[in-house]
Amino acid sequence: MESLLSKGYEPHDVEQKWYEKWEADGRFTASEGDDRPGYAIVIPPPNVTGVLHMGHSLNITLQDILCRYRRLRGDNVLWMPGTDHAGIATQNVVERDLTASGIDRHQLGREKFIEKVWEWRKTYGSAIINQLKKLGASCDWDRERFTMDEGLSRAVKKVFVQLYEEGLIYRGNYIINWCPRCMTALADLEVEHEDHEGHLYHIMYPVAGTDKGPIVATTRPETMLGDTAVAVNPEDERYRSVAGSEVELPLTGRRIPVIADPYVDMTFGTGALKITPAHDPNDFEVGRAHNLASIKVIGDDGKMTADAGKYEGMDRFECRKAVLADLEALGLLVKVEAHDHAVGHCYRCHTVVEPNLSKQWFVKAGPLAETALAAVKDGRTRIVPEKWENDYYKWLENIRDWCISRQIWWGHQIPAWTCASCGRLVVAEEAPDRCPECAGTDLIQDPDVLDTWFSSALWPFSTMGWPDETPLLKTFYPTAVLVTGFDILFFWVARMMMMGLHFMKDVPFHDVYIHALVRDEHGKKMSKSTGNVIDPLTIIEKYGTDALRLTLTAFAAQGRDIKLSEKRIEGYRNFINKLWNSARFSFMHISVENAAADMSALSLPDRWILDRLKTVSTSTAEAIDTYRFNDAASGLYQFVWHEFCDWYLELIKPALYGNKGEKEQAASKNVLWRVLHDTLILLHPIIPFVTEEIWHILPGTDGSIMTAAFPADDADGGISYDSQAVRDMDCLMAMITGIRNIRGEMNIAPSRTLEVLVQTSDEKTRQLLNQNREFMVDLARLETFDVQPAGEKPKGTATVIVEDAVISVFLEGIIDFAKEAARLEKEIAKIDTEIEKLTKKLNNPGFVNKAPDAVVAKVRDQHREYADKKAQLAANLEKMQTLQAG
RNA sequence: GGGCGGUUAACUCAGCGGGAGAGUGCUACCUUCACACGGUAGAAGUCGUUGGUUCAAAUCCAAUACCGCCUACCA
Repeated sequence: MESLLSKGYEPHDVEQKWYEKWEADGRFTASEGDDRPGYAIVIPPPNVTGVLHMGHSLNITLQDILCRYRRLRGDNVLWMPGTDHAGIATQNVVERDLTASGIDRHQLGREKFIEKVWEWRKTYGSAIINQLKKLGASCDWDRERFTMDEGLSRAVKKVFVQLYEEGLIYRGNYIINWCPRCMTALADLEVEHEDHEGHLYHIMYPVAGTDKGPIVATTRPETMLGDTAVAVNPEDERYRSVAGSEVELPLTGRRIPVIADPYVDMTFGTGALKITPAHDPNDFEVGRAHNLASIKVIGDDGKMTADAGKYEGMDRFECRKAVLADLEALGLLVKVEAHDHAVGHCYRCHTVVEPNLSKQWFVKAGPLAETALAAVKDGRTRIVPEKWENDYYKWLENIRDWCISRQIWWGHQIPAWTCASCGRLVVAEEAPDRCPECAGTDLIQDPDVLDTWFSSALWPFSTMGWPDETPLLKTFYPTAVLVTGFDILFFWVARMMMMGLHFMKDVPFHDVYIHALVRDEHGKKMSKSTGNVIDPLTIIEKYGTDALRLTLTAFAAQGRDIKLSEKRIEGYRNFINKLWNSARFSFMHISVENAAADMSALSLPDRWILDRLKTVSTSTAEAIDTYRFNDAASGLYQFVWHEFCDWYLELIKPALYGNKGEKEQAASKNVLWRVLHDTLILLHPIIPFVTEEIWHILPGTDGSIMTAAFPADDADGGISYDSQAVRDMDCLMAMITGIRNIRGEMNIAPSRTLEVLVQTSDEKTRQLLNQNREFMVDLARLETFDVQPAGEKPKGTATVIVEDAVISVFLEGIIDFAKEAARLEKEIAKIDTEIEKLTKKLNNPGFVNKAPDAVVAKVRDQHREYADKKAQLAANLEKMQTLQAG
C-alpha cells in the first residue's frame, strides 16, 4: 500500500480527479427541500468577461469553506452560482473585438451587435466558471444563472414595472455623470474620485458697458460658455452694487444677470460664482430656483456643441486651453491659482466624467433605504465585522436617487414605450399592442438599458425563480450569509437589501461577512498596469489549489487586508506535504480493523492526543461559525504539525513497532486511525483535495469525505477531554525538551546517548516517569534513566528543572564544565528578571488587596516556582565552578 | 472637508485588561527506516510617540506622528 504513495504530494492529478468525481456524483447538488436544515449562499456573480484574480480566490475559498463545513454538519446546502452580464464592461470588450476587425457597432446595428455579444458569451463566458472550478468551488452548477437569462430578465421587468407604479421609479431631466467615452450615464457610485493638482482660474465678467465687473473663480473654464448667470451672496457687501445688474459673458457676447443666492460661500475664491446649470449639479439647482436657462455646451461625445460658438467641435480639454488663451488675450484672466481638487473618472474606462444635463431614469432611493437601514439596526441582518455597519448606515442615511438608465445596448432594455402619435409613456412587462391613450400602434421602446447593478440587486431571489413561488425560495430564502469584499458594500449589498426587503418582505441574508482585499506583498492593490498581480492559476499550477486556499484562509483575519507573496504560499504548501507524509506513515501501520475500534487500554500519549483532538474540533467549529477563518486554519496547522506529527507520532513509534506489547500497539493504532480520520474531516473544508485523496486510502472509510460527519459536539464519537493526560504530557514534554536543550547547547551529537537522573519528592511524578520511561529514553535519546526521591545531587551534571523535579544530565567526559556554567548563568539571569517582576507585584499592597484572589495566588505560585528553580540551578552552578577550579 | 483602519521579532501578521505569540527568515547541529517541501535546539521585540484611567495596560481613554483606505456638489 505504502509503495503506491509518492514521497511528496502531487496535487495536480488528484485535484482534477476528485473535482470531476464530485461533480459526477452530484455532491454539490442541493435538494429543493427535505428534513435537513437549509443553508444557502448566493455567489457574488463574477463578470462574465472576468478573469480569475486573487480577490475571487479568497472570496470563493471562504464561501466554499462554509458550504463544505455545513454539509459535513448535515445541512442541505445550496451554493447558487452564476455570472453577471456586466453591461458596460462586456460591451467594451466586444466592441474592442469588433474594432480590431474594422467594424463599428453602429454599422452592425443594435440587434446584430447583441447577437455578437451572445456569441462572445457562448465562446468565452464559461472561462471564469471553469476557473472557479479549479479552486474547488462546490457550487450547485446545475442551477447556474446569468443575469441576462430569461428568468432573471423577467424578474427585472416585473421589478421595474412595480417600482414605477409605486412611484419609486421616475424619469426626468437632471444633472448626471456622463462618460464621454462609454457614451452613457453613470450612477454616482460608478464615479471614482481622484485628487488632481489643478488650477483655480479667476475670470472677470465685465458689467455691461464697462470694463470692470465681478471676478468669478472656476476649475473648469470651458463651462463658462454655458453660463447663464453670476451668483453672489445677498449678504456680501462687495457685490451689493452689481447684484441685479447684468454682466457681459466674455467670448460669447451674451448678457447674463447677476443674481443673489445665499447658497454662495462668501469666503471661497472671490465670492462670486458663475452658474452653468447644464454642467454642474449645484448650478442646476440654483438655475432652477431662479428660472435660468440651461445651455449645454459640452456634447455627449466630449466635444463642444454649437452653443459653444466658435469653439464648436473642439474637444473639451482643447477648448479649455483655447478659452484660457482667449481670455488672457482680452486681459480678463485675472489670476491662476494652484488648486487641488477631486476629479471624477469613469470606473470602467477611467475617462474624466462630465456632469451633464440629461433625461434619465431614476430610482427614488429614500423609502427603500429606510427599510434596508432598519433591517440591520434591528439585527435581522448582521454585518461581520461589525465596524462595516457604520459605513452601511452612513451611506443609506445620505443616499441620493439612483440613476439606472445606461445609453448602451448590452443589458436589460427598459420596459417603457412611447406612443409615436400622442407621446403617451407606457411602462409594462410586455410590449403593448396599442396606445391606451390614442390606440395608436406605433409604440417605440426606450432604447436605454438598465444599470447592471439593478439586476444584481435581485440576485438572491431572482436566481431562485422569483416571481414564481418556487420550492427553492421556500427552502433557501433568506440565505444564510453573503460573503463579499467591502468594495461592493454599497454597489451591491445595500441594494440587495433594499430590493429583497421590498419584494420578498424579508432580508436577503442573515449575515453579511465582509472579507479583506488581497494586496501584493507591499500592500499595494494588485493591478495589471502596476504589474504586481499574482495570478491564482499560476499559483495553482505551481503549488496546488489546497496550498493557495490554505494560505488565503490563514491570512483572512477580520478587518485587515491580505498582503500576499509567493513565499507564504510555499510555506503552506509544505504543510500539505507534511500532512501527506504523516498519512503515508500512518498507512504503514493501520488497517481496517483499527477503524471504529474501541478506545480502551490507552497509553498516555493516546489519551493526550484525543484530548487535543477534541479541543481542536471544538475550536475549529467555533471559528468557522463566527467567520474567524484564520483561527480555524492556524489552529489546525498547529495541531497537525506540532502536536500530531512532532509529538504524537514520535511517541507511539515504539508501540507501533510492537516494542510495547500487542495491547498497546492495538490501542495506539486505533487512536492513530481515529485522529487521522477526524483530522481529515476537520481540514476538508479548507483543503478539500488532499483530504479527499487521503480519505480514500484510509482503510475503513466508505465513499467521499464530503459525506462524513464533522467531529464536533454530539458527533465526536465519545472522545473525552482528559486534563490529567494533558498535565502529565506537559511535564514529560518539558523534560524531554529540557534535555534536548542541553544537548543542543553543548553540541552533543544526536548519536551520543545520555545518562540522566531525575530526582523529585513528588511520588506521583516519580510514578509518571517510571510508567512512561520509554518515552523519555526514546525521545531524549538516553543511555540510562534513573528516577529517585529528592536527595543529594550528583556532581558533574548539567541541570534542568521542571516543576519540582531536578533533572541531571551526566556530562563527565562529554563536555567541559565552563560551558555548562555559562549556560546556567544565562538561565539564572533570565529567571532573575522574572523574579524581580513578580516580587515587585507582590510587594505592592494595591495589587495584593485589589486584584482577584486567583490572580494573586497565581503570582505567588509563580514566584515560589521561580525561586525554587533558581536555588537548584544556583547550587549546580556552584558545583560547576568547584569542578572547574579543581 | 468628514469617517475608518493600521503601526507588535529582520519580514508577514495573530493577540486587544493580569506570565510578549505564530509562520517565514536567520544561527548551530543532524542525510535517525513518513516527510530536507524534513528534524532538534537557539538568537531575536522599551508591542509608533506622549499623557491619562487602573493594584495591573500591547490590550481601555485622550492627544500626536506616519502609512493606507473609504466618502464628499465648496466653485
